[in-house]
Amino acid sequence: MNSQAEPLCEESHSDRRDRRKPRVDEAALGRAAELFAALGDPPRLRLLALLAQGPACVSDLAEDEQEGMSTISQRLKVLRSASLVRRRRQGKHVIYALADQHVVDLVFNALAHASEAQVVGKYKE
Amino acid sequence: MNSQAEPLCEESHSDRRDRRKPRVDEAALGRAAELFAALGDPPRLRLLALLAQGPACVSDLAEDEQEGMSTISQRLKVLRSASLVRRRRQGKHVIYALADQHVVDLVFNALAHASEAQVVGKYKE
DNA sequence: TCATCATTTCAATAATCGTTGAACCAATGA
DNA sequence: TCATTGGTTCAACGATTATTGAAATGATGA
Repeated sequence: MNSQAEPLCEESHSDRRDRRKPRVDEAALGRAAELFAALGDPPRLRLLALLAQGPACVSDLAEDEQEGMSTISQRLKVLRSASLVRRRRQGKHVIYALADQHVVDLVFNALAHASEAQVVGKYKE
Repeated sequence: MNSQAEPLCEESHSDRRDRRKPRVDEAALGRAAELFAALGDPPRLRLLALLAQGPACVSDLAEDEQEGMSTISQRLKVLRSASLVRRRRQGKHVIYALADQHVVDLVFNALAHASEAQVVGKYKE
């Protein structure tokens, strides 16, 4: 569509206001932002990358990350409230896993993109 | 692949450590997190949604958002350092635009996903 | 039931982040 | 050159967020 159209500074403001009607759905925007915010912290993203290799319980994750279980549990809580991970109980353990394939893709894409972007920068162009 | 394999709690730790070799690239992870973090704030995400309709200068964005230019400029700075937007000068104006199609897709996908997710929750399942 | 292990919650602290207005810089036109 | 308009930077403040250890909860097996 017109996503790379002319800038608007030169038009009259009444024209602009007419064309810019489709205000974003604030609720959707808030949920999207919450999801991104949960992803936007290296320790939490690392946790997701770990879970991308398969489900794991809190104590295993804690050992992998060399952190206390409390810390890991708190991070998982944030990821869970953003619906990025699911959990189920298995005996004494609580097993966490990525919520669905969509999340798997998101994590892999982000890491792949960030890996290439460093050199020439797909984004910088 | 094995992304939904069995949890690891029951295996021996030496086994686990062997299989879990592919540690994530910390640098890439940091950049990915920075990108997500920039997206993870409703006002900034709204700004990107606005820019998805086409390039615009700071004063126009400020008017659309009913905010001071300083505030908008600060938000744009964060988006720019995450390589999400580009800018160019045009006379007195500075025109901002989404960095590339990848970003356009990301914003639209996130909003689309967040719009549907509210009811039954693709992520919750 | 008691003891133990795995996990979560709580509360306090430290660290980070967003906003604001004022000062500053850049481009233009008189 | 000066005044004006558009944009950025700076510094301070308030608000949010992450981390930590201690206390609480849940599940298990003796």
